[in-house]
Amino acid sequence: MKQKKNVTFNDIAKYTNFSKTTISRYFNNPDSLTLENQEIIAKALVDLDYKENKVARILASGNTEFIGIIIPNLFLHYYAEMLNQILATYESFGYKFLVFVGNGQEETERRYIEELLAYKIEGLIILSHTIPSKELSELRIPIVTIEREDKYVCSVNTDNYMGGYQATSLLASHNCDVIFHINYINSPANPDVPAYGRVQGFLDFCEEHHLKHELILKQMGNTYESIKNYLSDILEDITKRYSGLKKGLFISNDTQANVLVNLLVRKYGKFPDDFLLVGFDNSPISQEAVIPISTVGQQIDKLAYEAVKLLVEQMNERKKRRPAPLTEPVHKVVTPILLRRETTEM
Amino acid sequence: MKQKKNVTFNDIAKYTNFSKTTISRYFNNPDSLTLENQEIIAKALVDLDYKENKVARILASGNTEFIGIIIPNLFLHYYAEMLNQILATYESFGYKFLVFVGNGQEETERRYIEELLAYKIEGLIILSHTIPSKELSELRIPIVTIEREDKYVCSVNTDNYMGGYQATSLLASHNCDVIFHINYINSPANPDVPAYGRVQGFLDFCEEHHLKHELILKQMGNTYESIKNYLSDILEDITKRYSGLKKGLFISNDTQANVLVNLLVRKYGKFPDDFLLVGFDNSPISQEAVIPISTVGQQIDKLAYEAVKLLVEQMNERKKRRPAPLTEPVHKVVTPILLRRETTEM
DNA sequence: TTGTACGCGTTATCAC
DNA sequence: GTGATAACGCGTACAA
Repeated sequence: MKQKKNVTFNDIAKYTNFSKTTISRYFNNPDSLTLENQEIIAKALVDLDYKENKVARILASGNTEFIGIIIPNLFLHYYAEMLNQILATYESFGYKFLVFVGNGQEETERRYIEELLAYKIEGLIILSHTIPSKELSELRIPIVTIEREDKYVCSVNTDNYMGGYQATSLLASHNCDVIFHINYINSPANPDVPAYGRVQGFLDFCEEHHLKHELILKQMGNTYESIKNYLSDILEDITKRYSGLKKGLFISNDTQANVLVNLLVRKYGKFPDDFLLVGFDNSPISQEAVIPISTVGQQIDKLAYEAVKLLVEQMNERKKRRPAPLTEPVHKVVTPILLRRETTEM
Repeated sequence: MKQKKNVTFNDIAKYTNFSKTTISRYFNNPDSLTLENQEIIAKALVDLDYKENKVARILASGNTEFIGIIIPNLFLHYYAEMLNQILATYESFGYKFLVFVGNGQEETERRYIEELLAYKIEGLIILSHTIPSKELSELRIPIVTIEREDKYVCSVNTDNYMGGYQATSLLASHNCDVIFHINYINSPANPDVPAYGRVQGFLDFCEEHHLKHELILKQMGNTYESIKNYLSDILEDITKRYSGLKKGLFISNDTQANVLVNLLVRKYGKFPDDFLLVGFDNSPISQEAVIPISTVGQQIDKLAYEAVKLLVEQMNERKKRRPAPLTEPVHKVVTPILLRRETTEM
């Protein structure tokens, strides 16, 4: 089964005439050895070409330093960048990540969680939306979710309410005659999802300032073509009904905002004066669009860092002699950043 | 240190009056037990709420079912989608993935490899460009690279030569008066990188068909702004020098192609008749651009699947009693797919 | 400062 | 078909 077996503490012990324990201590508590002996062992490690085996260490110590991640997909830049930033926290916290892509299959994701538990992960980060937080909370393992329903578990989210409020405020500051919010929400529109805050922020600002507004909640399908068709219809309708008026659009993500920009530019040869547009996420597409799009930027790096930090805190708490687990889920919030680009500042 | 300890084979053995060995066999070779006894054990597993521990299994058996991945970043859609597809092979092969993002730091990536080896990964997939394949080949562990220098290790690559050839052929078929290839290659232009095949495909087609052509190899920096500035200059120069002629542009990726489209559309209010454009990768941006961009599509799903398959074959070979390791690195090639969109088919 | 002995939870090798 | 017993490689009381 195995090829030439690896060098172990035993081999080093024999080679140096120390015991296994001393070798172990060299790694975990070097100060307890004399400098002289440390050097002897250090030399032996080189001579024998020792490679550490963390699997054995895990079994003996119980600490895997593994964190599990379940992410819906990597097609959307938002998730890809989030994963990127989560993985980057290795440099800060030292935890390794076992990653599964869920693709929205509830049963599949349960299997993934089973598999992760079998590998004795110390904590779990969930970005997918399929499994209710109630069920997650029963796993009896530290969990943090990011931007999803989070009633029964700890979470880190963007301040979506503020994002919606700011975006609407930006449109209002340019004296729009009517302001729209177009949002594709998981069906049915679910106030438990943090992203729903954008809707509330929009509504509150409009009502507080007595602005003429419309909320368009619509499920647009997942393909680029179907999104394009829906938005094309909406655009036609709005153009007809509010001809001659200045229209402000706040739309729920940059991909959709880009579709709107393309539709408008292809129709008019430029971005029309009577439209203003704000997207959400600050995806690359918002910068790379033919007309750079104003957008509410999520601070993905901060969201990721705070998520891992919150998780690690729980994991550390568990390792104490008298653990004091959280009695209530902690929900952290990260402020979004409004980016003004050409679709509002022409 | 540990909370309520987990249920183990020992507990099940006591509960059922079997031995640990029999319990183990229930999982690994159930046919060797009577049906009756299988049911007894199955019931005990439920009663005791047993959760398997793969860490212990690894230590005893030596098989981690881990594959390590080092990927340059997840900012580019190409890498994100590749990781997505690699992770998706879990359903086919059952291997779990430990993922590190390299960000181009050679020393950092060496550390990551050390860490991966400490976790006894069975194989390694490398997408980052920093560590030479010669050094990788000395790790004495199955390795597959994807779209990078691969002289001394197994690899899976797109048939870049054919991609370049096809793209140029498409431009030629529309009777362009002059054809350009704009390519940003890792400095200095390095024929060892598979992507260099695109240049050769372009040159060969042009020379075989006696076409007027220009090769523009330029390092454009990494920011969107710097790419835009470089391409703007190139465009101005080309427009001046070949005024009135039909110009075909083959550019090395879709992000850059999109910048060109935007520059042209903003200048002329539409995509001009005397320009034709072909990108590379079939990134989402090629479809989402204001004028959908013709492009050479990499079959990322196939690349990923073939890479894992090639790796698993090597890993399985190693586990045989008389392993017959590859004497020469195997290089697999995946054919690209030409997509005709509006930038060539107006 | 160093060593002994045992435990971590599973698989592998023999016996019976 | 089933069971003892010894690995697997490291951590850790406890003793010296």
